[in-house]
Amino acid sequence: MIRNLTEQDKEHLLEALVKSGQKVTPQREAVFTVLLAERDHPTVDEVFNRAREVMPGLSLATVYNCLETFVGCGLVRQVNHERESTRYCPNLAPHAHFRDKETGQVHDIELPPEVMKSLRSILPPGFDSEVIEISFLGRAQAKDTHSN
Amino acid sequence: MIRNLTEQDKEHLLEALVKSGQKVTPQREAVFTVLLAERDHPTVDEVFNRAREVMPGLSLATVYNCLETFVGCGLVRQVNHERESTRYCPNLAPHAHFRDKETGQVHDIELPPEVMKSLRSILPPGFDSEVIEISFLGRAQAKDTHSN
DNA sequence: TTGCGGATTAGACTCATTCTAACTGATTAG
DNA sequence: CTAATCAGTTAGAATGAGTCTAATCCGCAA
Repeated sequence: MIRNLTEQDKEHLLEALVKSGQKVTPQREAVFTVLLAERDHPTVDEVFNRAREVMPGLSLATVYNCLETFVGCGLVRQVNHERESTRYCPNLAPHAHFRDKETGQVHDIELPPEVMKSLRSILPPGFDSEVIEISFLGRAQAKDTHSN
Repeated sequence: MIRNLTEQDKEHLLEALVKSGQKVTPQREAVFTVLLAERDHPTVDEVFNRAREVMPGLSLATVYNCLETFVGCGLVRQVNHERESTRYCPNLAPHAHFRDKETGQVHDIELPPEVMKSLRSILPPGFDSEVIEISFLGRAQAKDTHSN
C-alpha cells in the first residue's frame, strides 16, 4: 500500500528541507511517504495512523511537527474547511478544493491562470494578497479517477 | 454605540425567523443588533461581550445558539480563516473575504457576477456546488471607510 | 568522550465549540 | 383557571484538535 519514495521524491524532500535549514529524518520521510502514497487530503490523525503501520513508534506530536515543517518549506498545503480538522495536500500546483457534502471527500480543482487573474483583479487598490483560498461545497458524482 | 434596530431590520429579523419556524426573542434581537451595529466580523466572544453591555444576563451558550439560528435562516454568514475562531458577517451580498495578515482584520470584497461565473466554470462535469468560499490573505493599507 | 543542537516523544494543557440537564416563560389544552 | 407542552435560555461539564513542555535521543564537531 505505502510504497517507498522514488529517488525523485527523496530529492524533492531533501532539497526543500535543506533549503530551509532542516534535516531529513526517518520520521519526516515516513510522513512524506504517506502523503504521497494516497493523495486524499488526510487529516493529521489519518496520516498518523497510516504512518504508524510503517513506523510503529512514531508519535502524534511528531506528525504535527513534520506536517508543520513541510508546510513551512512549501512541500505541502494545509486545507481547512469550516472548523473541521486540518487536512494536508501535496499538490503544489495552484488549485481550489471541492468538498463533497455527503462523503466529506476533498477533490482538487485545477485553477487556470486567467481565473486567478480575474480574482486578483477584484481587489481594490491598497489590497495586496499572497494567498488565495478557494473552496467549493457541494456534491460530486465523479467516478474518481484520482480521488483527490 | 449599540443603537437599536430600525423597523426595517426588525422586520428582516422577524421574517427570516418566522419563515423557518422560529421566534423573535430579546436575546436574538440583542445579538442581531450587535451584528448590525459594527460590521467588523466579530467572533462569538466579541459578540458576547458587546451584547452583554446591553443584556448582562445573556449567556455564551445563547450567543452560540442565536448565531447558529441566524446562519440557519440565512441572516448571517460564517467566516472561517484557518482554524481561528469563527467570525460572523451580516453582509448577504455575494462577497469574498480579505484577511489582513498584520491586523487580523477582515474586509469584504465585492464579487462581480462574471467572476462568480468564471469560477463556476472551472468545475469539471459532475461537480455541483452550492457554496463558494473565497478568501484572500495579505496586507491592506486601506483607510477603511467601512472597516469590514 | 564530551558537548551541542535539532528532532522526537509522552503527556499535560488550552481553548473554541458542543453537549447536557435544569429552568423559564409563553402558549395551548383541558 | 391550572396543567401540560415546548421553544428558548442558562451554567457548567465534556469534547477534541491542536499546542506546549520538559525529558530524552541522536548525529556531528570539537
